[in-house]
Amino acid sequence: MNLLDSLNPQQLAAVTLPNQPALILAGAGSGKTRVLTTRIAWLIQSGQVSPQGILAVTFTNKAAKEMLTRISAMLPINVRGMWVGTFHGLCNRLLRAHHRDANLPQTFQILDSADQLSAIKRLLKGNQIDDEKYPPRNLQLFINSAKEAGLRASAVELSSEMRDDYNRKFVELYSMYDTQCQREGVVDFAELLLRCYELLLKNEPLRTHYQERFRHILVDEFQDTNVLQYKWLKLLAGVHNAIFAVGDDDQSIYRFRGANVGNMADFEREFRVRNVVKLEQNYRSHGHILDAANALIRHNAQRLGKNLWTEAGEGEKVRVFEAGSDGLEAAWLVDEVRGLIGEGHLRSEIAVLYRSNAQSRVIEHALFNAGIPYRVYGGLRFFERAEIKHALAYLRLIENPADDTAFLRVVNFPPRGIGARTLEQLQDAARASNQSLYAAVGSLTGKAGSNLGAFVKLIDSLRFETANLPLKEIVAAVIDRSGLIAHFKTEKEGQERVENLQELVNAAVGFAAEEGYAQDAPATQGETEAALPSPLAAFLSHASLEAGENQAAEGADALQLMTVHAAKGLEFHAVFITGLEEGLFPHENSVTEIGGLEEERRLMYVAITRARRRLYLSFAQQRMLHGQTRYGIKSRFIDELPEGVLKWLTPRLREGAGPRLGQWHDAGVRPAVAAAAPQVQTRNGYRIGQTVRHDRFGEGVIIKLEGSGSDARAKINFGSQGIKELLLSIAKLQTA
DNA sequence: TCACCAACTGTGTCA
DNA sequence: CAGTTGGTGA
Repeated sequence: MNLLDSLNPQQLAAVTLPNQPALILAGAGSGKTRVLTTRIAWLIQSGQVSPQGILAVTFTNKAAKEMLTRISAMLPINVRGMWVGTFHGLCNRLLRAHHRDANLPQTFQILDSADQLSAIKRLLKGNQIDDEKYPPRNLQLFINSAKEAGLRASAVELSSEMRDDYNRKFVELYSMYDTQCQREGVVDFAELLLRCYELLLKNEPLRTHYQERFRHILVDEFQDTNVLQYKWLKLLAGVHNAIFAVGDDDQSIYRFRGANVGNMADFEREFRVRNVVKLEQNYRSHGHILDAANALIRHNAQRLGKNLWTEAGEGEKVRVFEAGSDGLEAAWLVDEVRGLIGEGHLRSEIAVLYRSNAQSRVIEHALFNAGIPYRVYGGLRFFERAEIKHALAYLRLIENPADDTAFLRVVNFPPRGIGARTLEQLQDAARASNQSLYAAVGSLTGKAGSNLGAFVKLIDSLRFETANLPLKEIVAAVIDRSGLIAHFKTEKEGQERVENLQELVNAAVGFAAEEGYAQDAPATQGETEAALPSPLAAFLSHASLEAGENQAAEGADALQLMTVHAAKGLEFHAVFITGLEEGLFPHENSVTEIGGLEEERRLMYVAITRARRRLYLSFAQQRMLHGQTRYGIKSRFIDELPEGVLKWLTPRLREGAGPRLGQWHDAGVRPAVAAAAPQVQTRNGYRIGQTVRHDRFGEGVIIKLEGSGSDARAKINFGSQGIKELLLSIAKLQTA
């Protein structure tokens, strides 16, 4: 059977393009993954490249796995060892292999965003910096967005308006943070990419080596790359190699973590891309669903332009339900799901989508009471659970004693008489001698010192005793000898935690099997050369890079619950999009961000296009949120759908009847903010959330209006130009 | 030092 | 509401 059979003309054209820069604009459900995997298989099969000459980048581990599965189904080759993975995974691999050149210890650990935040808090505390004046969250955001733009502290240029002491301090703290990470041998997510980029940039032989090796570079979800990832790709491509980029600007939904849709246009220009292929035939959804998606996305101004079509018939209309409350919405959903299951549909073919994780609780509650099996994706995931992070911290200390974050997490957990005073002394000593906390323990004497000494001894003996054990035994030894199991056994609510810790042992076994480590092989092999990292090191990377699911029960047939973000790339027979209320979806925070609303609309577009045959939209008149009842109105996104494709399941009130509220308002007891501003604020004809244009700063969004008359001022977010406060009577603002 | 409770706060999506 | 911080008493 030929690989290329049954591709449509556009798909075929894309798959067989010559080795030149190419941009594939692939609409939802147009066979994007198929094109990518078939091209890889075709390149290999036709002898144009060996499996080792391919670099394929995706955003999620799920997508990478899917790609490898499909390739191995098409070709009789061993896909293990192929360079197919996420940006973070591939960078990790490169940095491990060349840790010396990258100036990292071989055992460097990866910080997830929670670890990063606590490292930042520790930095501020250690330097007596007021964390009210410099909120750790803001600093984290500042550091990450700088890194995502490819900028070290020394390269961060403050715009002229921002060049004050306050902003300079942020840059200084950024630099101090990097120093701290370097001393501790840890890297955060963005650092993984930046360090790898710098490695290739500065090390010419290494760069040339990889440029010559990776003849074909393929990128999935190109619209979600950030500036740094794009630079990384350009560097690897060099002058000879072609990048085959697949993306859909209408599905760009990761701006909040630095994604830059502009990369698509930049790529087209900088690489003089002559091969642009549009895949517009949709094989997934019926007509009415597609019509809804097309109509919605047409409300966005910033688009490359694309219109999906299908040969399938119109199909069913999109069902819309208005519920009295979030609880009633869930009750209705349960009924509908029962009906679908009754018609013989698999539970796993039905998805319930929501904008934010917090919304899952009400739905879970209703499903649980109805006895419908379900599986929640996202939320608090396995490797993010407190007890698991504790166990991982012990493992990290075995690998890398300089990891102060891990040290502080478990030095007194379970409690072993080491309190705040002692740790303060220790931190002082460590700072004075520029050592890790672990190394500084020896310099402390007295009773406090002896408790610390016992802890260090515990870690040392664990490292010594587990040195030649397989991964499974190491993990088992750690959760036992650390006292974690014993500690949680005495807690009344601790049973689940004990089970999770035991599950961690299983996860280690599963990981070792999947990675091909022999079960009885010692876990600390490969100390020499640029060899493979030890299984323990690999397992720790895996835990950081892939937070894991929070519920096991793999193959079981269960209803699928997830955020819209998590649903990208998936498809289902029936899809419920819930909580379609102003303030929730679109999210209220998005309204004051430049382009925020368009991003929310793309998110809605992604949600709609997940459905093959049946689509439900629902919203609730009232909802419990953050402990108080909020009254909402239906999302503007429902209004943006053509009336003809909708089928209302609830009687509709006459539009405009009754009081229409401009935004969420607060019905709880807490006074202040929301209650004080029940309607949209306006000044001189401007309103909050409005997009305006300024001659010098470009496009911005009004986030605050103050004063009146000639003193009327507007606070405007100009994105990269910063937030400015302007006098409305002076600033010449154009309204879009 | 540590367990416990009260008060406070923030609240979006992810690798 | 849930997670965190701060204070108190044993």
